[in-house]
Amino acid sequence: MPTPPPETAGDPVSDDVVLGALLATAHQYARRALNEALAPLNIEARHYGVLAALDRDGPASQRRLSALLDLDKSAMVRIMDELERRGLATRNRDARDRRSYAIELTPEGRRKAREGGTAAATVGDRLFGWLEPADRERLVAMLTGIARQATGPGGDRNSGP
Amino acid sequence: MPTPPPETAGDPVSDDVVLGALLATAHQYARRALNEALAPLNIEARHYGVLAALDRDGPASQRRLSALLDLDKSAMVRIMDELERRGLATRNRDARDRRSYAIELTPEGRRKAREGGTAAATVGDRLFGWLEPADRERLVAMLTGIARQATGPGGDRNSGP
DNA sequence: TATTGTTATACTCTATAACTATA
DNA sequence: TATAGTTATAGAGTATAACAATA
Repeated sequence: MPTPPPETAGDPVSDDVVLGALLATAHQYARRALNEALAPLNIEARHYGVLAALDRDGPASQRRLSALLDLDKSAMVRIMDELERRGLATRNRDARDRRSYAIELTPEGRRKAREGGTAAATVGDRLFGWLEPADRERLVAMLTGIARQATGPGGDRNSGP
Repeated sequence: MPTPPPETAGDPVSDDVVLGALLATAHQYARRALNEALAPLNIEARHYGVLAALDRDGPASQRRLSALLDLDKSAMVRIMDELERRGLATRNRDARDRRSYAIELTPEGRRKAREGGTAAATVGDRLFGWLEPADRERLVAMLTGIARQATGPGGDRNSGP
């Protein structure tokens, strides 16, 4: 039951809380919008992310895909199970390192990736299209910085080199 | 295993995807950072949100708290169960409408709310403190706009008046 | 009839540990 | 020993439907 985010202002503590809550709200609503746009294709955001990465960067191991998409390796297993069962991607043993797979898109998978791209572009245009290019750049920089600060000193326990 | 968000640029479609992924990353890392800061108090972000709302706005029904924090009412039940079990808030029947509760903080709950506020302020300062005030305002405006677009036309199915 | 709160249920997401097969 | 992938499990978050008590 989406409700407009609560408005507050002035309070030095709750300003941060509001910003954090806004981050959550924007993310959740955006993900929901993407999922709704992808629903006719019978895939969800998690599938699209993998399909798009494969379409753009070519075959990759599950490990590489996990790192690329910032997903846990066990989450990747389940997503690949789903993609394989739907005939969108295949797991082929890498000849040079038989521990890894070379994950590849099937023709149908490539088609889904492209169709998903169109759907994602439509949603992206609605959500982000109204932003001036300069604002958009600022937004990317700010979100990147926030993520960095959150994983940085005092934040994350495995931020080793 | 947090990995810096993937960098990409130029691709008209993947720009949006990157922005969406950044939204997810920033949100998740920020929530994790808040949870870690609240861990010594034995509460999590969901508890703190309710405690802070009660501390600031005074007693409220579960319904009102759900709306205020954009939570499902059944989620609110579980959070209140936890707060009550920990002696941080109490459910008192509202005399004027015996269907509702008047949720109130206990003294211990109020203390947690304040201590949580301090912890949240520390995290907020680390995550958001480096932003210029003007950038911060822009960020709030952009996130609000994105959330509005996401729930707006073509997006959400219950966006009635 | 509508609303507040409760319960049951289910699916997604994230996270961890233990295991295998390869290296 | 270390890495790629698998499996099992658990908890958080989100969502829905059915229900009781009250309005």
